[in-house]
Formats: sequence, structure tokens, C-alpha cells
Amino acid sequence: MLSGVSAENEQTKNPPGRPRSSRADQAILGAAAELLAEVGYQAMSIEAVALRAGVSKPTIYRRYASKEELVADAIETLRQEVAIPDTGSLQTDIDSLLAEAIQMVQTPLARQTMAMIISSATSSPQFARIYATKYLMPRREAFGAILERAKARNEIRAATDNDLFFDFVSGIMFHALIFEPTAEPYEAYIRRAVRFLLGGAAVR
Amino acid sequence: MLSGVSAENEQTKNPPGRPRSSRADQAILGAAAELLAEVGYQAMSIEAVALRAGVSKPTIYRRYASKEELVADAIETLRQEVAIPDTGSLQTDIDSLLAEAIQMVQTPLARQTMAMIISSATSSPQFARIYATKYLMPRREAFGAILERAKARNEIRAATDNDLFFDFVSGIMFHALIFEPTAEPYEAYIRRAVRFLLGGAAVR
Amino acid sequence: MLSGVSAENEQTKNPPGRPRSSRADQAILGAAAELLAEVGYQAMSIEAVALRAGVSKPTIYRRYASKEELVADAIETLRQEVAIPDTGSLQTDIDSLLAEAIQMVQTPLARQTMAMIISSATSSPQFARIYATKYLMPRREAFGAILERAKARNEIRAATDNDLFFDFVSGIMFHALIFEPTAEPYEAYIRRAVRFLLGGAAVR
Amino acid sequence: MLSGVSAENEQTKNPPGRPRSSRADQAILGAAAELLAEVGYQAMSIEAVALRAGVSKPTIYRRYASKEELVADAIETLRQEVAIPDTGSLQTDIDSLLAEAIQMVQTPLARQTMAMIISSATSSPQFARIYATKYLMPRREAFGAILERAKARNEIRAATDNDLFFDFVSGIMFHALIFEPTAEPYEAYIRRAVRFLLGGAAVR
DNA sequence: ACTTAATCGAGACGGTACGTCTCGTCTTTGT
DNA sequence: ACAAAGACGAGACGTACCGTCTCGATTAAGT
Repeated sequence: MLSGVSAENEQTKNPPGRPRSSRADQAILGAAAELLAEVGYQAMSIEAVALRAGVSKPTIYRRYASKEELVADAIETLRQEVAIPDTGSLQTDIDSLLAEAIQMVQTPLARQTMAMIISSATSSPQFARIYATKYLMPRREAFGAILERAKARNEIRAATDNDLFFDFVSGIMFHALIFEPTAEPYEAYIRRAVRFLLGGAAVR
Repeated sequence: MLSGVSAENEQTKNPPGRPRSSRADQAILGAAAELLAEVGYQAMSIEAVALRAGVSKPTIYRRYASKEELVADAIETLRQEVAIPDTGSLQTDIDSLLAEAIQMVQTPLARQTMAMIISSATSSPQFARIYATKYLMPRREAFGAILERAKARNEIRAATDNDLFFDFVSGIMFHALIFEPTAEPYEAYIRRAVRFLLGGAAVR
Repeated sequence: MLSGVSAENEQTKNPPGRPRSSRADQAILGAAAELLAEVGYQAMSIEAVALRAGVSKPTIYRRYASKEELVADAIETLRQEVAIPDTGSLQTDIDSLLAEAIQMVQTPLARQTMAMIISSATSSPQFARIYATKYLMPRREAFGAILERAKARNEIRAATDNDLFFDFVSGIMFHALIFEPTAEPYEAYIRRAVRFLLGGAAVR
Repeated sequence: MLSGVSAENEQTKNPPGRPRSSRADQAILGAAAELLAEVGYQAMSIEAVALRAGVSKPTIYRRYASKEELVADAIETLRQEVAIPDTGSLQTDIDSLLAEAIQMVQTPLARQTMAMIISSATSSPQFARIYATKYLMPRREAFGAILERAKARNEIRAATDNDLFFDFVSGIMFHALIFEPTAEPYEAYIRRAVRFLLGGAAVR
């Protein structure tokens, strides 16, 4: 891992023997992502991944010591790019971010991923870390940016804790997804909740 | 199910044959609850439940078609009683409720239950319903009661949506449990977050 | 069983309670005999007998302690009456007896019965005894009778052991049924074999 | 099987994948043969075979689709070598063959095997074929050889059907084993019966 | 060209748990 | 007291995956 001696590793010395097949690498990750979205984390068997990837079981186990590692790698490839809106109004900036997040969070893959994260939160915290890094972090930063601009425009109090604000939004989206606390549609509920939160932070 | 016509069903006619053993009922539910807390939902096998309950496998399958049904019944028996505090101050009332909730939510059984709820939220929504009914509902009502009293004392605005307030608290507790957004202790973070929320709702 | 003696049973004291249903008795034996012929001894389950007889399992177990006892009783009811032929010639007498025996021994019920007898010959010798009594004994006596008449007509030597002769015939019928030693039809083989035996016993 | 084409199939190409463990092969067959002799065909469970062989259940099911196939293979391995006696006298030659056969046929394994053969003679004729090939055939040939020599010595008629003679001997041994027709010991009865048969075949 | 060595597919291995089946017994209500 | 209905403990059934292992066949890199 930590190779301080640079002279040796300058030209990545190939190990002897047949190199790993990159075709197999991609096939495995692709099959794992598909199955994850289709049947979920628990029901996904390594055997099924091997079958779909057209690869043998040991070829998977040579790369990943467990289903968790495989899945962690598979979801890591799902890159999240978040455009930071700048409409001149906090309300519309937030609406823009929410629209994307709401759509994303309602896909089966997102549901499965969330389920998996929480299932294994105790035993395998790496999922939560990956999710926090890959998914939450860009959105946290986007929220931070638009909140800062709103402070500059004096729309909200300067003392407002950006991270806490984001945590509340993220938390209530999670919560509502699971428990469906009201009869109204998911999107309407979330928008109402965020207005509530903004009202509390608003300058008066 | 609930047949209002009492005259007909007055004397619940026993079905023929040997009745189900209530000893077995309890033993199964008890063993399931224990194992759930010990090894978690996924690792809990029907076989192990049967062994610990001193009951045969078919005796379990006669009652429950799947592990999910069994577990749903097992967690349904875990009754939640919430005392509604009345200290004369919203802040201390909330502190009192939070203290209990924070303690509860950090036990292994609660973690396992939450994990299971979310894992199966899509496929088996009954878990979420049970949890919402058994766990969240009493707390939602307690929050409603103390918020109403706070409104009467003019501590918070009368227009504050009690349910939404509770959803935010519940949501951020969930969220923080999973993602540990800050380095500070869980309890401190939650208390800080709730103060943030109260600040927004406060009368000015 | 034998309740002819009236002096002892003069006042046939009815036992208390509901008397055993003779309808059930017959239904059980009938169902057992049918299933025995259809699926064989091993595959015949008490459960299936109960179902077909329209009777509950304990009702059967109240009468018979085991499947063996039930089956023993069922086959005991299959009475065997053998007419002793008297045509004036040993050869035609034997042909007559053989015709009937060959036909009988090739029915599925007979095959199943034989299989059962031998399966349990070590552990449950009562089957072999019942079969020997109900099936073999009348034929042994018939053979004895026609052989005696043949001796009187000086067709075979007077010293011929009737029982041994019968055992050989019975034995080769059994043997050929199981192992099909030749390509020729069962009946032709048996007749050829008996002529061989008669040739050895014939007076010269 | 039929490898007429020598050029192509000369070097039997190994199938891909890990080869079956011959250690497991032998352990399974050994355990099956032991259990067969100990508890009988019906009471022998695949589970018990797996346990005794130190092998998992799927390893057995990979090789044999049913208990019948397993047992057929197990009894096929029980090789029967019969030495053909040549004492110069038919009577003593036969005595020698009988002695071995009588001893063999009275062992528990032989009883169990016979029972199984006949139990399944209708449904699974492969047992009877295996028994006929492995057990009866060598003895049939031995009898054929000593009878031919007896004919050369003019002890018995040249027209005597060797196979039929053997069938009678085999048949009466079977028959006597099952029905015990006399009070005398098995061996004495068989020897008496064979003398009867020889008397019929003798040259006069 | 030839060795070397890690890869590949295929599939068997000992395990564990699955959900089902039938066994013979037990326990209730109703006759 | 018996009949019926059906639950019970017990335990085998045959199947599905687990993660590991053993093969023969490839596939480069380093001789």
C-alpha cells in the first residue's frame, strides 16, 4: 500500500503470470449492479453474479473476499455529479436540487442501496461511508454553496448551520421514504417540509 | 375480520381438532425475539428458532409462512409505553423524551429492527407499518401533547405543524444513526439539532 | 376372534362408551387392501389408508399397532379356495392346479404380497406364516391329494415325498417370477420345469 | 462404454472441472453396504449414509439420483468368486457348492439384499438383474461345469437340463429360507431336497 | 522457442439451512 | 368411551448456495 520507495515502483512492475482479465472485471461489476437493482442485496447470490457475468465463482472470489466487498465496489462505480444551481433565489435553488434528489431516491437501485446500507450499518460501516462520500457529500456541498449565497443575499440568518440544515433535509427524505407519514405524494410532502425548515431559518 | 354482528359470533365456536399450543406460540415468539437481538434478521434461521423454542420446524411453519411473518409478529409483541412528560417547559419536556428515545435506538435490537424494516421496506411494507404503529406512534403523540402545551404557553408559534416537527426529529435521529455526520457524540448532536429546530419554531 | 363358546360370554357385557364402528373396520381393511395392490406395501402409508377409508388416523392406530398388523389382517381376509382336480391323470391334474396358480401369482397384489413377505421375513415372520397358511397350505394339500392318487395308479414311485415335490414346484415358481431365467413365457417355463420334476419321479 | 473407435477415444479425455473424489466414492459405497446389512434397505437413510461416510448429502445426490441407484451400485461391488470343485463325484461336488451357498445366504446382508430385490422386482428390475449377474451367474456356471463332468462319468443322464437343475436348487433354497417348510435345520433340508432332485436325474 | 506462474472455465467438496413430508402420538370437541 | 379432526415432536427428504478446492487449458512476461 504505502510504497515510499518510488524508484522501484516507477514503472508498475507487472507481476508474473497471466494478468487479470479486465473483461471479467467489468462483467462482474455490471452483473452485480444489475442484480442488486433487480433482486436486492440479500437475495443477490454470488452464484447468480457469476452466471450472469459468464464467469466462474473463483474468479469472483479472487477479486472480492465477500459479497459486501463486491457490492461496495459495484456501487462505487455509480458516479454522482451534482450541478450547483444559481437562480438568485434560495427557494428555487433548493427546488432544483430537491427535484433531482427526489427522482433519484425513488429508483429501485437507490432503494436497494439504502436498504443495504442500513442493513449492514452496524456490521459493515463501509457501505454507509461509501454512500456518504459518493452520494451525500456532493449534495451537502451543493447545499452549502446555495445557503452561503442566500446568507450573502440576507435571505437566511448568517448563523444557520449549513450541515445541520442539510442533515435535516436528507433525514426527512429518508424517513418519509420508509414510513410514508402522510397521504400526500412524496414530492409534495418533502417540499412542504423544506418550506417549514426554511421558515425557521428565515430572517425576520 | 372485525364482524360487528355480535349475535352470530357471540360464542366463538372452537374449530375441531387439537387447538394450537399457546405454550408453543410463546416459545416461538420468545426465541425469535432473542435471536433477532443476538444475531440479527438475516442470520436468524428458522431452524435455530425451532431449536431454542424446543419446538419442531413444522410447528413454526404451521403458524408462519415465512421468516418475515414470524419476525413481524415477534416485534409486534415488543410493546412500547411512552410516558408524556410535563415539566412546564418545552425544552425540558423534549429533553426527557429524547433521552429515552436515544437510549432505545442505540440497542442492538433496535438497530436490527431498523435494518430489517428498511431492508424490506419495498418488498414487505408490513414491517415499516408495524414499526410506525408500535414505536413511532406513541412518540408522535407524546410530542404532539408537549407541543400543544408549549403553544398554550406561547413558547412556540400556534401554526407549527406538530407532525412535521416530529418527523424532522425522528428523521434526523435515523439519519445520524446511519451516517454519523459529525465527530461529536450521538446524543450531543441530536440535542443540538433539536435546538436548531426549536429556534426556527420559536415565537419572536 | 372365536366367540362360539356361549357359556363364557353369556351376558356379553357391553363395554362402556361408544362402541367401535364396524363401518370403520371394513372401510379400513378395504382401503388397505386396495392400496396394497395399487402402490405396494412400502409406499402404502397409514395416512393414505385413513384418507381413503374416510377415517382418522387414531381410529386406525386404535385397532392396529403397526402397518404390519393392519396388512396382516387385510391379506388374511383374502380367502383362498382351491378345488382339487381329479381327471384320472397326474399330468392333467397338475396342469389344472398350475393354471390357477400361475394366473394368481402374476397379479400385482400377489407380487406385492410376496415382496412384503420376503422384505419382512426376518423382522416380521408372521407374514410368511400367514401366506404359508392361507395360500400355500391349500395348494400343498391339493398337490398331496393328486400325488397320492397318482401313486395309487402307479404313475409315480410310492416313496416320492409329496411335500418336497410341492416345495420344488412352489420354489421354482417364486424363483422364475423374480429372476426370469429364460426368454420363454413364464407359463411355458413352469410347465417345462414341472415335467422335468415329474420325469425324475416317474416309475420306470 | 462401446469404444470400438480406438483411434479417437484412445486417451480418454478428462471432463473439465474438479474430478470426483474416489475417496468419497468408496466411502459412500462402503457406508451404504454396511448400513444395508445393519438396518435394511427401507430403514437406510441417505442422511445416515452421508454421516457414516463422512460426506455431505449433496455429494451423494451428485452421484446417485435415488436410494435405489446407490444400493444397486453398492451391492454390485460385492464380488462373488466361486471356486468350481472337482472331486470326481457329483454328490461331493454339489455338497461343496451347497456348503458355501448355504452359509452365504444366511447372512443378514444376503437376507436384506434378497428382500430388497423382491420388494422392488416389479418397479426396479435392475436389482434382480444385478443379483442374477453377480450372485447367481457364477454359481450357475459352476453347477453347469460339475454336471457336465457328471454326464461324462455317466452319473446323470446326458439329456438333463443344467440350467433347469440349477433353477430348482436355487429356487428351493430361496423358498425354504422364506417359509421354513420343515422343522429340520435349513442345511439338512436343502441337502435332502437336492438328493431328491439327483435321484430323479440319475441314470438307472 | 521455452519456461514460469498466475489466470481462466468448470465443477466437486463439506457445510448449513431451506421448506415439505410422513410418521405415530396427543389433545381437544362432539356423539 | 369412542370418533373426527388436527396439532404435536421427530426426523428424513431433496434443493440451493455458501466459500474452498482441484483440475486442465490459457495467456503473457521473462528467459
